[in-house]
Amino acid sequence: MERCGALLDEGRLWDQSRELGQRLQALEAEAHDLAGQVFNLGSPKQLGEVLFEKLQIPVLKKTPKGAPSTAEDVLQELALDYPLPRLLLEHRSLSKLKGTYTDKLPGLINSETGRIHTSYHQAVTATGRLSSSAPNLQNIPIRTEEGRRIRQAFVPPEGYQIVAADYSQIELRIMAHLSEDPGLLAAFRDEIDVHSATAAEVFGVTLDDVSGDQRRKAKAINFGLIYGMSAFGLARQLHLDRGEAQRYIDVYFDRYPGVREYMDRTRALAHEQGYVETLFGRRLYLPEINAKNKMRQQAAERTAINAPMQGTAADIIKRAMLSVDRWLDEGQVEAKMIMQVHDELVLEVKTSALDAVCEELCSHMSAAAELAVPLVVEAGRGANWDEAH
DNA sequence: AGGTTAAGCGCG
DNA sequence: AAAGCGCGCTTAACCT
Repeated sequence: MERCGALLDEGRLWDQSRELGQRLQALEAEAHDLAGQVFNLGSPKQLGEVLFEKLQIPVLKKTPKGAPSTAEDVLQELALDYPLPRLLLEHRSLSKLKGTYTDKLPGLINSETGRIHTSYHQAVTATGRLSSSAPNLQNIPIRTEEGRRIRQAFVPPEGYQIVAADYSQIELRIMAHLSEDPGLLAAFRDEIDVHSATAAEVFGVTLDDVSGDQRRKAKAINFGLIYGMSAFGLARQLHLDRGEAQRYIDVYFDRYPGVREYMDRTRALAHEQGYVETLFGRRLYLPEINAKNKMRQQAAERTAINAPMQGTAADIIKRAMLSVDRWLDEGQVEAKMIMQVHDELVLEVKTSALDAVCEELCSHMSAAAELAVPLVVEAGRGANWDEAH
């Protein structure tokens, strides 16, 4: 596919790189103080010696190869009792931003186009999504404030704005469509916040009485289901005991019986056929679905649950991209489609055309598939990619 | 010097 | 023993 991409405000990224460099140095100095020795925070070997030998911090989890894990969730846990893990987490996230984005992106600006370009690949992923590389523009930070500053460097040309339009809860809507569960269908048809709706069902309260914590748990349940998560996984994520997590799941399936039936059906079909399909019939073969090794078999079952939803979402946005492309090709509006991020399309739009483009863009995306529930699209606009959200 | 793997982490 | 899907990039550590 032709190399796509955006304009970049490289000055902003240089400034941020310098600032991050200073903060990282300060964090390193603090870490050396706490450890009582100088060491490389990025070296698993040196870090392990400091954390688990010198400071005698407990090993909560091991890596597949048997070394003590220092993964983020482990450090979060340890940060409650020890100061160094907290520092390490901050250092990790800042060095990720600097090393992957603020240091690297400015050097990738194409001298002819003045833009940063990526390659989208159509035949890489198992589920039918696109992938993006050199550089990957589908993992530009957004979840933290410091990360959003990087996204703010993605800017439109003079006289244009960035428009970002994304599907709202597309995978859960697809689950509602495929499972035909009455409760889930009703929630989406009534445009109720789906995580709150789930919370109300699972915790037996009215929609208005759903607490923030209940919604957070329901959200974890909803996402967990899409990924085929077990009670064990849910318990670990929500810090519950297994029994309680299992009760949440049981109540969920009790309230949304169609979802349970759909998942059972999908698993059974995968075992029978050796593949699963998206709504449009694209297949994913699962060679390990009947493997002797139960662990591999269960992994294949999780894939079987997830692939129809992730894959159907991928099919839908591809249809939308074709439809948007045909529309823009007519040349009636001054707008360019510049990026795709799985459930989101990013355009550069002439300021005078903003209202019209946003409206028609949403129409094309919403109409890309006819489901039993509305395909809601949310579009934003702004002077950079962050503002457009 | 150059390639590969493991661990970790950015995104949906 | 593992227990949540799909990607790509970076660094350290190890290998040829």
